[in-house]
Amino acid sequence: MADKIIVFIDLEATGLDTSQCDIIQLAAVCEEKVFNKFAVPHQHMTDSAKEVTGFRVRSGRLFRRGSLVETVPIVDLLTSFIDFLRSFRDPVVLAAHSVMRFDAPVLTRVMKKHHLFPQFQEVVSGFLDTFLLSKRLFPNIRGYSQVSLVSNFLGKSYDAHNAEEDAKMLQELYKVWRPDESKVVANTFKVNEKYFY
DNA sequence: TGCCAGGCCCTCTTTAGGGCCTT
Repeated sequence: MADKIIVFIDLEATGLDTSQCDIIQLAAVCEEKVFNKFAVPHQHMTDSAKEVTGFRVRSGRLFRRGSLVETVPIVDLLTSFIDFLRSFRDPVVLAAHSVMRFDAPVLTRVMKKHHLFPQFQEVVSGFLDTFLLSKRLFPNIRGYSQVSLVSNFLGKSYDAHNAEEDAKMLQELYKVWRPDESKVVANTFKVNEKYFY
């Protein structure tokens, strides 16, 4: 585990229902390497997702806080993400905040839907849940949301719910935490489609 | 138009309820 490459990811979606939401933005960060792409969702966004993410779809185009966003078809987003992950020397660990609750089920379902799960499985060895990890590392702090953790450990606020910024902040947090390998392993989970559906 | 999740964890628990965390 110590030599595993960890790629920090975040995704924005049309809602919180992992069984049906669409991906709007997917970002990944590993050191200086950055992946960040957007897709126009086909599902309606929930009101809370609109409010939280700032995304809107008008006339088949994606806007964030009023600005037009460049998008790609969802299949292109997924295949280019797999290509990005394939650029690392070994299968990587994908780390995200509450990854087991949200990002992993969504990614797994959408990859399967587009018949890309076998390729995804080739380049990803596991999921590291930084929410669960932070609770184990710091059992007595007040809140474990990513915004709270960034405020507490990095002393700053940021553009939360922009997936690229979220992924970058998560990488910064991890570098400050320097978690023991045992705790990282305890909060890393295998990639398995049967975990979710 | 109105619909809007769910598994884990904690405790004032276990014959359960509520808050957290992700969008």
